[in-house]
Amino acid sequence: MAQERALPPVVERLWGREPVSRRGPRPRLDLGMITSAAIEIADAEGLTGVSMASVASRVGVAATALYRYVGSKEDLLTAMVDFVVSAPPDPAGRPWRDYLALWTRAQRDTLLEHPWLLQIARLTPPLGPRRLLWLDRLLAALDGVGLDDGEKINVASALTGYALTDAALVTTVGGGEPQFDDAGIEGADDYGEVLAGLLDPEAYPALSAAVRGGALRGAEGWVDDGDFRFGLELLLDGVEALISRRASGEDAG
Amino acid sequence: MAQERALPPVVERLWGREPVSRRGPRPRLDLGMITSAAIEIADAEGLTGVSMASVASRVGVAATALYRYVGSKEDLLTAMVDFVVSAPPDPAGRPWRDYLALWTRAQRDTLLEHPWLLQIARLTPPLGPRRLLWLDRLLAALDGVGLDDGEKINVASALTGYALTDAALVTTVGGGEPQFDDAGIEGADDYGEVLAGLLDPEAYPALSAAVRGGALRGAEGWVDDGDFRFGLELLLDGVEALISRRASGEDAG
DNA sequence: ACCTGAACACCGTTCAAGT
DNA sequence: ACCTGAACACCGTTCAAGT
Repeated sequence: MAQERALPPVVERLWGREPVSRRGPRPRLDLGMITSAAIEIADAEGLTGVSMASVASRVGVAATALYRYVGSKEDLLTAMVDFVVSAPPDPAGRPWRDYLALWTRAQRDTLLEHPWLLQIARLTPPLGPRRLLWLDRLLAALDGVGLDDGEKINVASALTGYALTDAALVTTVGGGEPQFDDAGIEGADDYGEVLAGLLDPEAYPALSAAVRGGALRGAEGWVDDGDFRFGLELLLDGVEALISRRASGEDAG
Repeated sequence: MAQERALPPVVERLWGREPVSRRGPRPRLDLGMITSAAIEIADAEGLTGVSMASVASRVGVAATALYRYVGSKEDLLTAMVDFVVSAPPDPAGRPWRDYLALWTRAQRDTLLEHPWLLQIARLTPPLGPRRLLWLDRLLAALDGVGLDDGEKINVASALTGYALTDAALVTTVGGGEPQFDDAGIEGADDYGEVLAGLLDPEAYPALSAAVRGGALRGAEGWVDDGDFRFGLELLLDGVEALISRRASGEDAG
């Protein structure tokens, strides 16, 4: 079933289907080499260091040669996102709630290890083999709990989105990573102070009170691991509520 | 209190503090004019249409003149994010759960109206007056439910993240917006078909089954308003669970 | 068929010079 | 003091020419 569709060439290559070239010299590269080089540059210098020229020179080729393998820089970024993802944790034998927590935390950790991922705009549904493996494992972990497939996929979206949000927060406000620095702000401490100076208590009554109460002081307000767990448990409680509603025989909404 | 800190000039301008120039000709522009022009271009042509040159020509000035008002293009993008945000809904008299739903949906709608927002990488904590107003109202809506300020802020993060995730999904997979098109995929239907062709059922057992079961067919799988509500209720159930735990006198975790 | 090198049309940003 | 215009160092991408 499912008539074979014409896929964009990068996606084909992502799945290991490099075209078999019959005539002419053998290719010197493949998508993996190019993408790995790009990832190494991004890890070392950030996404700004990644240009067609810099990637090409790292793999020892002229910039224009890359277009034999990648249709555009966009394509290259797409490939980077899939390649940088490692294997998902094994759900076998784990209660669904434990696995979902593990899964989400692992996603967040990947984002923190490669902060440039947060800058690659496209939060597209996965098409690459590695990202899709994560989705597969999450579905497997939710097998038999009484949700339908669409619901499980929605759960996956919500958890992925949360991992993204939290990672973005940590890399900007927290951690000393120099993302927020060019705004002249170095951490949660500063952030609270800046806000305190800016806010008119009449226009921003609730927020002013929170800031003056120290809600953003130190690691408490926005950035530590406890905060991550907080939001995660929020979501998991929601999932649990849904599951028990389904178990008690209620209709889908 | 809170010693006045040196803020980056854009942020100062965001708060309406244009520098009072004593000598020389009066400035012909202000941050608002420049930012509005940039927003109009982005709405019409997408973020790729926004260059210092295009913005400058729209306000009738040489490209280099913009640097009197904005330190860099980055700054301009930051200003765009704040300026594009409208006033938050009024929480007065609404139950917290209704307001949170309204607030999150309104955030999502803003993102859908200005899809280029999703491409502006930085998911930074808000520093501009408009985005901070949204935070203020959410805190107000949660007044008296028994959460502390840090928890309320965490709730805001989770909801904002969810709005972002959902909006990204809708603009890519759904709606006919041409984001996903250059991957050759036009909607949820196609997405399911493509996946069906790609997946090896042995390597992706759960996902293959879901796809073949039609979980991604039509609007059901990933993209409609029901899906948005689904995730939202998930989160709100989580918040409600937390609130009732607090109400029954449990300690903070 | 792969790869190169020259070339094109653009970027963001600087700086000296005008008013 | 604001704004301009020339200039700089880069981009991503094309295409004809080499092998």
